[in-house]
Amino acid sequence: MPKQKIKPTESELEILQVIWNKGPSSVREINDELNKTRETGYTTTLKMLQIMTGKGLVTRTKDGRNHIYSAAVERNAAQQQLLDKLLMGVFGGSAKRLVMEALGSHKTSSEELEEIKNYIDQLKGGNP
Amino acid sequence: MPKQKIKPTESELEILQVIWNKGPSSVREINDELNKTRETGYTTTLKMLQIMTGKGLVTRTKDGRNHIYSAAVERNAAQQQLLDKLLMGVFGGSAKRLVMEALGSHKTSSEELEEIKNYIDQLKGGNP
DNA sequence: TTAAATTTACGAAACTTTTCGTACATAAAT
DNA sequence: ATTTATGTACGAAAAGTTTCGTAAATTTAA
Repeated sequence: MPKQKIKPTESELEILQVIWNKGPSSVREINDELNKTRETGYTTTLKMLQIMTGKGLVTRTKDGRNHIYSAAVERNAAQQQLLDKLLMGVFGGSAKRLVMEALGSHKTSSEELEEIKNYIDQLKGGNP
Repeated sequence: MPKQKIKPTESELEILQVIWNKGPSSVREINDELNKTRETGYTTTLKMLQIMTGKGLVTRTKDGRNHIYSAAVERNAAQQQLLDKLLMGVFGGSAKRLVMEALGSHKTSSEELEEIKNYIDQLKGGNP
């Protein structure tokens, strides 16, 4: 099974984000981070991480009595996957529409816009 | 309450997609459309639409003995909402990264790429 | 006019996801 | 050494989502 679907739930994604941002972390660290946004019980987060371990979304190593959890899925892969879902689900598969929507409604600097243009030229390759 | 969160579930989104594409439709039409992709019982779709009516995601009008369902949320609003969530959630708020990812991994025609470039120029406005 | 087909309503089962209580182990503090 | 704090394990309740069976109404076909 070379390529399996990454399908984190809403909560799982929140946790993955914490780990992606902070790097490998203990349950306490992750729970503290989550609680900056919303109230979540410690054992809830723990259970979540145990479930995610079972699903292969995270791995863990022992550090004394603690467990340190690391992301087992690349942020990139998740981005890809979720982008795809959004693209198919709401944009009818048109990357153009999605891109225009994204650029239109969010501030992007001139420099970045230029980079995107260059990237597009690169994509077009010998097809001008 | 002018602006409420649009949070359709997976299945609800599939149904909204059908209605957005085909316009107001009967249960039968929606169910037939869904069945082009995956098997779904008629009453399942019906129940779904009833639930969605309750949530305010769709509205319905009588047409003889049938009900015709229309989307109560704009495709645009849903796009905006979900795009934003993805952008903030997994792309760290960088539209550039999202756009590049979207263009890089999905076939987009040269014509469309050109349109996007033009759109970017338009965005840059007097800032070349 | 009867029978068959199609439609809505709706409860409830089947599944999935999230939350938490409790038990027990281990480390830190007194 | 005993108590207190902090950790993991895990079952199960709570909440949310999806599926479908059955009943009742209404239209279409025989």
